[in-house]
Amino acid sequence: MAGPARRVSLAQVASQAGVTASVVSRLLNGDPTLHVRPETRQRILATAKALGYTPNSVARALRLARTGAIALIVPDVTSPIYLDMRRGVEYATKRAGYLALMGNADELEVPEGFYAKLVAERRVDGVLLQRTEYIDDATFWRVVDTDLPTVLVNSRLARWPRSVVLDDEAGAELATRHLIGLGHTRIGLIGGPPVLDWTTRRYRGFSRAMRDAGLHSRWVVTGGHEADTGLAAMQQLLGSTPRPTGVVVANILAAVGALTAARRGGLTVPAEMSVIALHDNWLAEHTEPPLTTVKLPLYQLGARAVELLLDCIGSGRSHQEIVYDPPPQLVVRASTSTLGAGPSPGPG
Amino acid sequence: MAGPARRVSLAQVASQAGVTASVVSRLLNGDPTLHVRPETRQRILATAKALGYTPNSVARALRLARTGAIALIVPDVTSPIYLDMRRGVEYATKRAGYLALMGNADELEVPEGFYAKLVAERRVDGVLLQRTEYIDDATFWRVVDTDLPTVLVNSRLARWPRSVVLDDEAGAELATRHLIGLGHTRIGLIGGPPVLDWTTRRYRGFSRAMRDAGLHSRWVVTGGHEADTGLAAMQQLLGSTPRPTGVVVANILAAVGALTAARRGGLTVPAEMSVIALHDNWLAEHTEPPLTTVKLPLYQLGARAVELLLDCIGSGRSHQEIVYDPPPQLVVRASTSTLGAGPSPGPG
DNA sequence: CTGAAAGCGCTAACAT
DNA sequence: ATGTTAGCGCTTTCAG
Repeated sequence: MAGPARRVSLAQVASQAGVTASVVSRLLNGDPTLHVRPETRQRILATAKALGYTPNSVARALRLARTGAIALIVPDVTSPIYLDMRRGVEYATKRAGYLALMGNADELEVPEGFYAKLVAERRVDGVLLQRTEYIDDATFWRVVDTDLPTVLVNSRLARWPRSVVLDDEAGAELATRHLIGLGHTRIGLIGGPPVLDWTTRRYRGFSRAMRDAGLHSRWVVTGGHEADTGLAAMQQLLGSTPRPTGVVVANILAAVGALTAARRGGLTVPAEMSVIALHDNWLAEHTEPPLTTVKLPLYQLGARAVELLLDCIGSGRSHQEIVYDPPPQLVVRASTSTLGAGPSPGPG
Repeated sequence: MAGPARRVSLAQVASQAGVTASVVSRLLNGDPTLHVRPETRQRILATAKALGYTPNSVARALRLARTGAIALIVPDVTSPIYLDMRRGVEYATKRAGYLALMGNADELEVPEGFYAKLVAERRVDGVLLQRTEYIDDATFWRVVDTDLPTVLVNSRLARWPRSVVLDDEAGAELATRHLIGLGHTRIGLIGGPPVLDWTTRRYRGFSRAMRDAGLHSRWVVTGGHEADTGLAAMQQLLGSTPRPTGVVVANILAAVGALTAARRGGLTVPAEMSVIALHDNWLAEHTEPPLTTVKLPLYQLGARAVELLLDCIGSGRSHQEIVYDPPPQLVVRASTSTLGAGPSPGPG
């Protein structure tokens, strides 16, 4: 219990089984060119099991020059938004026999930070990285290790060879059409920070729906990944005259803040102000009123990103990809309705 | 950009500087028994810098038989509750030159799961582990690697030598006294799962406050770490007659669910039902009404746990510790009041 | 069918 | 004041 573990090595298994480490290694790794007598095979497997042998990943990593681990770096790991994405990543890494480490992108530029240590010490074979608004393109290029296979998730960067993103445009369009269908004409958008690429895509989806309906896209303000940003953004919208009667919020946490702002401003949601958010999770059930959302395939995004990364680690291939499947899905709860009415029973 | 990185080794630095790897290693690691001419020292440092040398952590780990990393395993990494604890852990690990990996405790018993792979492959030198309600004592002993230094955080286990917990009793007592001070006499507790040790401690704090006030501790039900559990628990309380007029919730996410239940039950918080939660975070500002909470020193818990673990890795020492500092702190928002009144302006 | 040997990059004891 | 050497545990040619 105390002190470092006494672990069993390949050599011990080998000597116990009366063979050499070489055979055991090749057997356990399923070397197809290896031919052993069935009895020896059994003996080796039995003793390996009996001794509880597990390969030492460190020695393995040194020899193979690969660690068998990748990292997932997102703006804030404790954000409920990343629950589904993390699940997708874990599923795909597990399937490939890899290990996924998680960390925060908030200190990408700090030399002692998680990301920097991880890549400098080569503790992973590759990285899934979601950009934050706090680091501009130039800083990003300077700070990110371009020698390590890196797939941008849910974000892109000009001239970056590998990325996988959501169909943000379709998601924002669906959300906007929901409000339009309910009869709203003054519709606002709490979008993302200008430096992020999904901001543009979601804006495009929003404004396409608006244009198609012959509506004007004013009431567009900037939000972010946290509730506070949505609160401030909504306050800004409430200050405009005339103010919108419905708002599309690009991120569910920002939407939580937007609801708070509406409440503080004395507005009833949805009777006086409809709110619909992109991304769906358990939190949406517990807001007041429960949030109508558009669910995007974050699980699939995570899983696909891992596949791209592992493919890249293996072959060096580049990819740009959008996850279209499953398509954005409307989840109607109680934060949207026609003006003056209670919660809508379904999409308009 | 494509393919694995071409990295510079100690040997390359050495030959470039006209010395051997041994000297470079000892110099860079600050070996006090090493004596080098100032000029050689400068030359070595200069070439190391010029070549951009970073030690290969894998080779280092193999040689030293320590990885320089620890793991933090909590019930759900994406839970906002762990934000502060994670910060504390990161601060302390960074300070010690260690790296902290984060993972979920939900699949502790799955052989291909994060925890199992991590410890079986010895990718970390030690583990900070928070128990979940889903694994009983026997399973825990079977599943957890007792050869690896492991500190239980925010949880304990009979005969487990190392743990650090919060002053749960004082926290629950403070919360309960707040409601008592507001004049409530029928006070409920949404506690934790029976298998977890903090459940007992928080119950003790609750019942002590109740006893001191001459009140009876009925209305005690079981909640958990998620909003859903708090929702179900509150529904249970609402079904009892007479029902409580105030509830202490042992976990802020459960409290979010409890608020939802009250709302669905048609009750106004706090006029008809006061709610106070243990743990404080950004979410409390955004519930309706904003949650009154008791803030516990989760940051300090995380930091202290790391110190204990590193001490244990170094020396094998055992510890049981409670983090008393800073003491539980009442954060009054709007979910508590005297019966029939609006939000209370301060503690009673 | 199986063994011997080299080497991944690093450190630490021991030589010089 | 610096060099030599051995070895951490594993994989992988190359020999037998």
